[in-house]
Amino acid sequence: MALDETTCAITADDTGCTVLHVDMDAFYASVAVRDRPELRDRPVIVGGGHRGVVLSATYAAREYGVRSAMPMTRARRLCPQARVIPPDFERFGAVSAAIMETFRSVTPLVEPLSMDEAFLDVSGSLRRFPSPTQVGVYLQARIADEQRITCSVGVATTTQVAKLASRRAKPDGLVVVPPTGITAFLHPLGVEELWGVGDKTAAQLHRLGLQTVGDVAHTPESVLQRAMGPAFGARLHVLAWGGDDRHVTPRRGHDEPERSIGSDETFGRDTDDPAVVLRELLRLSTKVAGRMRAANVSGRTITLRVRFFDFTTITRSRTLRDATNQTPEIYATAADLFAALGLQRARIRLVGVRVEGLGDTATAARQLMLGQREHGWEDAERAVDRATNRFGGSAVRPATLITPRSDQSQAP
DNA sequence: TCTGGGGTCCTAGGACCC
DNA sequence: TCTGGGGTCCTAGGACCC
Repeated sequence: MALDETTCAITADDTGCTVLHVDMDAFYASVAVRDRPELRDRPVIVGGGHRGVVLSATYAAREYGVRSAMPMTRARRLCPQARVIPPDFERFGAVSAAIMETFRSVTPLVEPLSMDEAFLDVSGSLRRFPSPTQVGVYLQARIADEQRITCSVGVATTTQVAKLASRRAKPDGLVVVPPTGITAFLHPLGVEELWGVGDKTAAQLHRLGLQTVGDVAHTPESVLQRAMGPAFGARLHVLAWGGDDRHVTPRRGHDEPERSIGSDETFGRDTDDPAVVLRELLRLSTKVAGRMRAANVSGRTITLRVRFFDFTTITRSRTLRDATNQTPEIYATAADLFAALGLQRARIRLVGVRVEGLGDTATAARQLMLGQREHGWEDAERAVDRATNRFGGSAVRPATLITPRSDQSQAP
């Protein structure tokens, strides 16, 4: 963003703008580059894998058209000279945690949206800071100083407008949308900028002849509801007038349990071998169950996901009588759901296992009617968890996972 | 070598219950 | 003898976000 526009934004009247959206610029790529000074100002892509996508790209890479979520094959074609760096999520997580703490030093009302962005309600910070904008300026300076990466800030009266403002501010900028300037800011934007409007919805709106947020705002709510569904249509109309009433809901760490835990994996090459699929389901079930136990949660609904070579994706789920976080139960259910598909040599691209309906394991009323053998399993899995903690993830695995060569595989 | 992996939320139909 | 009307749970799919 041009400096003069930023300067101008800072001088805007931010009275009543108590919501900040702070968003790191090209977060993964920025973190990767800051520790490799030789890569400064060079096109760098974080991503990789045989069939992967771009997770993050420096602005130098973006100049070649590289975008996040783009297939790596395409990204390399667009920018062959880019340096590709695999993600280091542990490192990103540590930087993220430090940044969130910096946010919390100005207000307890911090709502992280992901590793690299958060909403802040700064209405209580105005004894220490002259204005909401000055809070944003302060945070930008501190993060640049402490983390040596840049971020962009949106300052507004509502979360959605603050988020759109920070996007407008990128990179390393700050945009204020004063209460009196909301429609002037929103209405020229394309419909796809609205929170919750992706490719499909944007295309649908375009078919209705609606290109800008202003077009949506000036379409009768009833028309939007008929086209997009009652709830979504109404929401779009509200958002288009900047009237979103969602407020900043502080969340910290794991005090709010996840609703589901799952894992999926794209095969290096499509497979039509049930033994390969089942072994992968066992690996994923082991991973998911381990994460559930670490989080002290259990769940009743187990969902299998299968994506075929042509990207069509199906899910099958089953709800158990009792909540579980045990590998054998999760795996048995997933394998059963897979068998029930009755696939004949279908080319499979991805499989996934997810457990939903999570609740605290301790309070999950578990009624064991038949046999107490499961306690044996729980004891065994606890032992596995301990060994994993001591020796790392590969220390203890189901026997069928020890010989990973597909030509030696056995159905578990 | 087109298209990851972690999630959330919504919808819609059918079963089932009152 | 024309079958209403909620509410909740389960299942499947889809859109979206980062």
